[in-house]
Amino acid sequence: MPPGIPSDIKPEVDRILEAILYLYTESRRLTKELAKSVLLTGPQLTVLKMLEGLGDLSLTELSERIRAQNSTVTGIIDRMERENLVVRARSTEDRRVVKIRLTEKGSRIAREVSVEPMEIFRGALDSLSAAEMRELLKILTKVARRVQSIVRREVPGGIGDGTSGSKE
Amino acid sequence: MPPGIPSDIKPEVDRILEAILYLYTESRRLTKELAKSVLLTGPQLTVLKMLEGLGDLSLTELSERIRAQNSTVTGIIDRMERENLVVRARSTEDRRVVKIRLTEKGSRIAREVSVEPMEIFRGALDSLSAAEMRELLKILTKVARRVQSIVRREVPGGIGDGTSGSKE
DNA sequence: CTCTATTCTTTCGTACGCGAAACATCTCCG
DNA sequence: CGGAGATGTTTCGCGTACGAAAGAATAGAG
Repeated sequence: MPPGIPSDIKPEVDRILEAILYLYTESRRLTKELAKSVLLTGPQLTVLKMLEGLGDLSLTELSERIRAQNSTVTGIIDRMERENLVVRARSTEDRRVVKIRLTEKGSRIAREVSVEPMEIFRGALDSLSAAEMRELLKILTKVARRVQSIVRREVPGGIGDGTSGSKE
Repeated sequence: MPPGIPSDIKPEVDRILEAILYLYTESRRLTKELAKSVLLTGPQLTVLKMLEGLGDLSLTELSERIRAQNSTVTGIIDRMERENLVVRARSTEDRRVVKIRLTEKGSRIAREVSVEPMEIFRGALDSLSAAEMRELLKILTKVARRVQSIVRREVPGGIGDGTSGSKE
């Protein structure tokens, strides 16, 4: 689907799934590309901008915000620390907690990248009319709720799975 | 957003992005869970069902369908071959090509898993009315097209990036 | 037919990403 | 106070995921 969004005779459901898949994977690619311009990876840029916007965060706070496991974020921070982008500082109130803080270099790079991750999609969504926007949100919310209720009943199945298959 | 789909005062755009993100990540998780019931990983199950449905495929055909790089699929097939789920067979017409074929064991497991990946989402989307479905597709397509046109002009930015940041 | 460009796959190095287990510290119950 | 359980972080092992480069085979130009 990347090259052209084919509008064949596929049932609408499949095309909706493809569109969601496309939007997601494209967004990943774009953040990665943006990050590359300052020699970072996608997740590293996301962390950098998050620290810039919100100030010091603990590792757990960070992992919640980027929706990843602590063990994943530990690795990301390890590599960012190695590159002198951030430092770890043990919290004084609770010595279990590690605060992640931007270094000078980290702040400088964060300032260099003025475009927030998500800006493109914000721009694309802005092309919708207010009514369309409301409608889209309404429908997506409905779908998400329905997925949740199915999930709670322990029924399996899925569209993505990390590789994202377009079946036909 | 996973636990509850909060409907706070966030601008609609952010909530739409979150909904898309939620649907995508949830689908990954679900396929993974389904795969676990037959001791496979998500991508491996996806490949298995794809081969079951479409017959033998070359590595490149496979990687196009699951939207991954060849080098990624090589690794997945390596591990599946190690588990006797598939075999590699050099094509006779074009000896550069490797055909991936299900083994007996692979076919058996594919049959065991009756639920196609995507079934849950199909079910969730089926809860929409025909009109809502058409509307959703129309709007998503519009957004996707808009993203494409922006991308073509080389402007960077993104929502996901693999870690998925919910900014607030 | 031969040299070159192209196609298909693998290899290599790096970076996520997850779950389980190990550790450190804190909390709170008694 | 003391110890059990909770919380925060790291470690470990494994499986994607990508891009660049290497290697094998085919196709095309001349």
